[in-house]
Amino acid sequence: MTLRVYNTLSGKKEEFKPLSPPKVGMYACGVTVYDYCHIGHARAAVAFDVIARYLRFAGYDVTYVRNYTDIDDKIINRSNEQGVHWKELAETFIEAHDTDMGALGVQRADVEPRATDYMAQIIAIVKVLVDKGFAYEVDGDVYFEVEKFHGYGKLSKRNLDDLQAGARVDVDERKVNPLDFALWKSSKPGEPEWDSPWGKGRPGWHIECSAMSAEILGQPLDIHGGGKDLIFPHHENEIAQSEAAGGGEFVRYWIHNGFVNIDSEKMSKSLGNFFTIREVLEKYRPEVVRFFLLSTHYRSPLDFSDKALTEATARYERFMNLFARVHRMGTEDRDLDEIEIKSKNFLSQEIEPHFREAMDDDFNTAAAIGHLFTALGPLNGVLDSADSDGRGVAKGWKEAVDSFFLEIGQVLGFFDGGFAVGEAWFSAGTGDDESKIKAQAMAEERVEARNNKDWAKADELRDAIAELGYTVQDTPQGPVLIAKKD
RNA sequence: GGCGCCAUCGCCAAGUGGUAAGGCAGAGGCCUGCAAAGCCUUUAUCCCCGGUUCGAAUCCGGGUGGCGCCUCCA
Repeated sequence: MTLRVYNTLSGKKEEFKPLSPPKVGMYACGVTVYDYCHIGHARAAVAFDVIARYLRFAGYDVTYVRNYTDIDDKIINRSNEQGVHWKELAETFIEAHDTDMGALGVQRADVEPRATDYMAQIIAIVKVLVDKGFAYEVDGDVYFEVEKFHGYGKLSKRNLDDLQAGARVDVDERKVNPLDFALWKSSKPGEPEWDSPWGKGRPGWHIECSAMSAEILGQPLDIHGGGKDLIFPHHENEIAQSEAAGGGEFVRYWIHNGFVNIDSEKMSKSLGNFFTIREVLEKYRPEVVRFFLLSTHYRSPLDFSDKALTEATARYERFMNLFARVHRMGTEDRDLDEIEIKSKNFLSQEIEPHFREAMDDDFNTAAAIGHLFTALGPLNGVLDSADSDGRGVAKGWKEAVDSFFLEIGQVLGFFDGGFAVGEAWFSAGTGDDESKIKAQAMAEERVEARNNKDWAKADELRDAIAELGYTVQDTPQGPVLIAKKD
C-alpha cells in the first residue's frame, strides 16, 4: 500500500516519496499569537497532528516543526491597545494556544520555533536576497521584487498579470511592482526593533517561515502545510524567497486544509463569526470536538454548528458505549469461541486494512472513521452473546480488541486510556459529590426492589435517581449510572 | 473583473471509469418487568443539459447554485 498525498502545487494526488526516507521533514504554519485560537485554528492543528501521527505510524521518522509568529503588526497593535508589552502578550497567547490544542489531543511538534528567536537567520536570508538582486531597499524597508522570480504564482496558479488585474492593494509608489512584498520593515518610534544592515526594524511576515524551516529542516522540505488561506500570498511568497535565496526546490509536497465554516461562510476574525476553542469546550467535550473535526476530509469545508456537534457527540458515544461494555465485562481464561474469532478476524482482516487504505488515500480520516463504525455490530454482538449466556468474554478477545483500538487511537488521537475511558465518559461531569453517592445507594436499593419484583418501587427509585442527574442502566453486570445530558 | 474549489439519501458524509461506505434522524422487529444500551431489518442512481466511452456520481463542454483566494487570516 502506498501513501498518496494531494499536492497543492500539482493539483493532484501524488505518491508520497520523501527526499531521504525514512526521514520526513514537515513544517506547518502555526498561529500569530495575539488572541485566543478559534475552531479554524483547531482544525488546522488537528489535521497536521493526524498527518504527523499517521506518517509515524506508517514507519516514517518525522521531524515536525510548527512555528509561532510572535512579532507582527497585529501583535503590536494589540499590545498597544491593552498596554501590555508585546512580548508578554505573545507569551500569554502561546501558552493559551498550547493549553487549548493540548486539550484537543494535539501532540506537541518536535520543534516549535518563535520568529523572534531566529532574527539572525532572517536577516541573513534577506541579505542574500538583496545581494542576489531579488530584493531592494527603500527607506529602511526591504522588498522582494516579484518580477525577478520566474515562477511567481505557481502555487496559487496565477500569473502576475492576473494578480495585478485583481489587486485591491493600495499602491505604494516606492515599490517596483505593487505585488512586491516586505521582507524587512523599518520600525517606527516605540515599536519593537532589531538591528539590521538596513537600520532598525522587524521582519516581514513571510520571511520567518523561510528562515526557520531552512535552519531547522534544511531545503527542500518534504511537507509544508497550513490553511488554504495561506496559499496566497503567504506560501507563494515563501516559495519565491526560499527558491530565490537557496537556489533549489523549496517544498516537495504542499498540503492545505479547508476552512471551518459558519452557515457555509468562512470562520474568520474579520467576519467576526468565530468561536474560540475555549468557548466551544465549555459546551462540548474535547474528544467530541476532535472527532467532529476529523469526520470530514481535511481539504473539504466543514460547517460548524450545534447540530453538527450534537451529532458528533452521538457518534462518538457509540464507541464510548462499546468501551464501557467491554470494560465492565468479565473475562474468562479460555479459547475464543466462534463469534469471538470471527469478530477478531474481522478487525484484523477487514477493518484494519480498510482503515489503512483510507488513511493512505490522502489521510482520509472521514472514510477511516466510517470503517470503524462497521466494527461496532460484530463487537457488540459478542458482548450481547456473552450477556445472554451469563458469562464473560475470552481474555484473548478482549486483548485483541484492546490492541486494535489502541493502535487506531494512536493515529487518530482518541481512546487514550483503553476501555476504562468508556466508563469514565458516562460518569464524568457530575463529579464524585454526594449526589452521586446518593444515586449509587438508591441504585443498590433498586436492585433489591427488582429482585423482589417490586416494579413500582424500582420505577420510583429510577425517577429519584433521574432527579439527581443520572440515567440508570440495568446490565447483567449490575446497574450503571450514566450522567444525564441536559 | 481574474484565478480556483464544491454540488451524493430528511441531515452529515465517503466514493476520480465498472453498476452508490458509514453515521445521525425516522420506521419495523429482537432483547428488557418497563427502560437505557445493544443487535437485526429498512430508505438514493448521485443539481440540470449535452458529449466521450462497451460502461460515468466519477472524464470533457455548457448552464444553475454555493463557497474561497486576489487585503490580515488556519
